[in-house]
Amino acid sequence: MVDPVATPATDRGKATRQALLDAAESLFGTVGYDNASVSEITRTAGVAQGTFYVYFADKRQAFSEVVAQVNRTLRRVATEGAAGAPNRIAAEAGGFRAYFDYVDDHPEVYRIIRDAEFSAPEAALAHYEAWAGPYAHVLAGAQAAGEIVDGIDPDLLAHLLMGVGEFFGQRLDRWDDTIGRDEAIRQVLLFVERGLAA
Amino acid sequence: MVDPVATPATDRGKATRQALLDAAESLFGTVGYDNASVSEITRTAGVAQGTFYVYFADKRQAFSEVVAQVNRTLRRVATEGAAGAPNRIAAEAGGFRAYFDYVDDHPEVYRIIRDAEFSAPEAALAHYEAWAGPYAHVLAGAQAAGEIVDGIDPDLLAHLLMGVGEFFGQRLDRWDDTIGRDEAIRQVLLFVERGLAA
Amino acid sequence: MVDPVATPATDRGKATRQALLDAAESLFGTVGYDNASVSEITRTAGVAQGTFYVYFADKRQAFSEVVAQVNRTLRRVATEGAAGAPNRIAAEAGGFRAYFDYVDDHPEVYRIIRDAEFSAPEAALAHYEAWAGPYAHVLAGAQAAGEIVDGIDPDLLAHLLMGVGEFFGQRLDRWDDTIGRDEAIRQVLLFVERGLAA
Amino acid sequence: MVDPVATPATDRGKATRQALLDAAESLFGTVGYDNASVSEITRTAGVAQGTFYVYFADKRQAFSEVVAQVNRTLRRVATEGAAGAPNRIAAEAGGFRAYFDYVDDHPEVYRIIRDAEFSAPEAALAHYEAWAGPYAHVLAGAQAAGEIVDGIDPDLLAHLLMGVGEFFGQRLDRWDDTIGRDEAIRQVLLFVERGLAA
DNA sequence: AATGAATGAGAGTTCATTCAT
DNA sequence: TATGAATGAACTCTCATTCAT
Repeated sequence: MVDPVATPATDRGKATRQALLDAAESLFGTVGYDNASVSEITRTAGVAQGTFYVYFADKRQAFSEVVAQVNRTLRRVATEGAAGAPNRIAAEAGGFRAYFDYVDDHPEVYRIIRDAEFSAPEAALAHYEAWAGPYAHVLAGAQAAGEIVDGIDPDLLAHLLMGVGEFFGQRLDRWDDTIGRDEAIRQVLLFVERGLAA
Repeated sequence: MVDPVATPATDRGKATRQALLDAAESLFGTVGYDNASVSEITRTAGVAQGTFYVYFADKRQAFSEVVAQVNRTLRRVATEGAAGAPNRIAAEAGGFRAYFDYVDDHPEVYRIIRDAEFSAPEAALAHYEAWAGPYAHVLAGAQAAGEIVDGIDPDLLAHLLMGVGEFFGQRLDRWDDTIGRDEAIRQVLLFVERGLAA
Repeated sequence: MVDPVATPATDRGKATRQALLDAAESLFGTVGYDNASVSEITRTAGVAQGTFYVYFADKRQAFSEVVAQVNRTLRRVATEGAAGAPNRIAAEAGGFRAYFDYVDDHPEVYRIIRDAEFSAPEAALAHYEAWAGPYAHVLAGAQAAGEIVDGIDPDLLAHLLMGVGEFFGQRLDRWDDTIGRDEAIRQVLLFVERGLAA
Repeated sequence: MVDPVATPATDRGKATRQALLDAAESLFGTVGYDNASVSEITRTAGVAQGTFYVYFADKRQAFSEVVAQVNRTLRRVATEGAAGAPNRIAAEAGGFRAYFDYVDDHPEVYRIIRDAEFSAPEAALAHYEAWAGPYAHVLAGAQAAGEIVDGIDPDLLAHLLMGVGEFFGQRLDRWDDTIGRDEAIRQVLLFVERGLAA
């Protein structure tokens, strides 16, 4: 057995590992965890099948890493979208818009997050915790400052907002032919702001 | 060759078909569509492998039927929970509570609905349409009656509420050790009511 | 997963299973447990690869059954060779000769027994127990009757004789060019008889 | 390309080669030739995979060297145990005891010897020849001196004794709970002495 | 002398599906 | 209506070996 989970020592190794991770993200996002085969991942990455196991102990470990990678990206997007807002409500609006824009261009992320819930629960948990923790903290601060509604647990509030984001992120195109995507976002934010208002 | 999607003519046939459907629902809900094997379904149902193909053209078709079955159950639960309420807001509260109680006892339904989104999209679509259509209609009525907020598209509102239900249905036990499940539901409903209020 | 370890219900199934078992015995005996591949077994048996797993849970289970089959054959050979002898010493001589003749024609049995020791220890244990138990019993009787040496534990004696049989069974051809096979057997038996003599 | 069977020129090289050999002996003895992987050997030895092929042409060559190493050790043990005995019978007893003691502490040697029979026949042959040659010579001397039985070919006698040693070496613990290990050895030697006696 | 990245063939096993009975 | 035998492609993973550095 080749030493698994090898951390690449050379640049060549680092490049190969990242190529594998990128191919994996693309395939996991497209066809799902169960239907993404290691051999298709390696073919996409342009390496031999065995190379996969030089860098990952198994398919699941690679998947967990992909989930973590997606999580980092998504949080960065939302955080950057919220930056510079005058208050929490405005920050939420900015974060949601940036998030919706991103997932619109990267619909694969949903399949990855959803599959994680069952195929790599610990990675999914980490994803939600990593997100909810800081989120709840900032919401608690806004409650203390009287900026938003006070009678709701900040952790629950954080999940409420993540849930709305996740659900709509996948479905915004539903209103393309009726009220339009922008108006749909506006209305979602309207609902959220009413729920949040101090 | 026997018609592969035979509608059972005899009682015995009907019973076999239903046994297969029940076994399938249980397995799809437990291990997911991809990991549920036909042979485990037939073993659970207590019939031979070949029998599966007497009643279903393939695994996907059986899955679609399971999704439809789940959809009917879920809608019935929510509708019954909402029945008899004096107004829309109260009806929503009743529907949500009944729904949360049900999924608490039947966590498998989530895996089925989620898997459907990717493994049997047409069934998932049917699920959401069958739910959203009547839901939006009733919400539009409430808007016309001035019972709830008016500036939001009723179809979008219906999805908003379905999304909240789906997201929290899966996570209510998260607050078991903090604010408690009942209080969590209360707070979710509080948020929803604030968003909905006329 | 197909119901493993299926006991064939039809004649066709019985024949297939036996064909698989025969092919397995031949290959395990020729190239050893580790080097006998399931795909070569099925090719030899003239069935598809998947068919193997209709009848055996895995390669090891098939191997265990082969070991048991070999064990039965070997004991039968030795027992029949010993039958009708006037006393224990003569019976041992007859048993040994029959055994040596058999393994001369079936050298594969050694590889199977030896591999079992490490690759299917429980089957190897069963092999030696099934052999040693009755063997020790008959030797104890001979000791009680004063036919053979008395100061040695019958179970140990049984193993001593099995060991001699196993070791020489594999090496008799070594003396083909010196004293000759028959004379070698005669001398081995001479040694054994001196050890056993009352 | 470096000579694939390089004899190490430096001390560092010598140490690396020996570390590989020791790791190989340990693994071959534990899991067997087929299941010992080169990469696990190198990991155990603490060197990179490629290093293995600096010192050995392939896995088999390393195995052959391990067999030779084991052979030397075993013969030394038996010879030392027999040294200083007043006659051949006593020498055999001493040799057997020393041998049994050694293999009791090093059960891996059996797996190596057994695997050699099939995986590196030439090494196994060398093992038995290296042992049987001098052994037969010494036995022939004892026969000429009238110390032991005369009608049995010394080479065959040597194999008989090696066979008894090998078979019991592996099984002495079987009698731990009945007659005890020491008594078992005594009885085995009793049988051997009766067979050998002049 | 030693490394570590890479290979690709081949292993055991699973499974949706077909079909003769 | 139901069976159970059979299929074969596909899967995940392992491993002895090569080679540039």
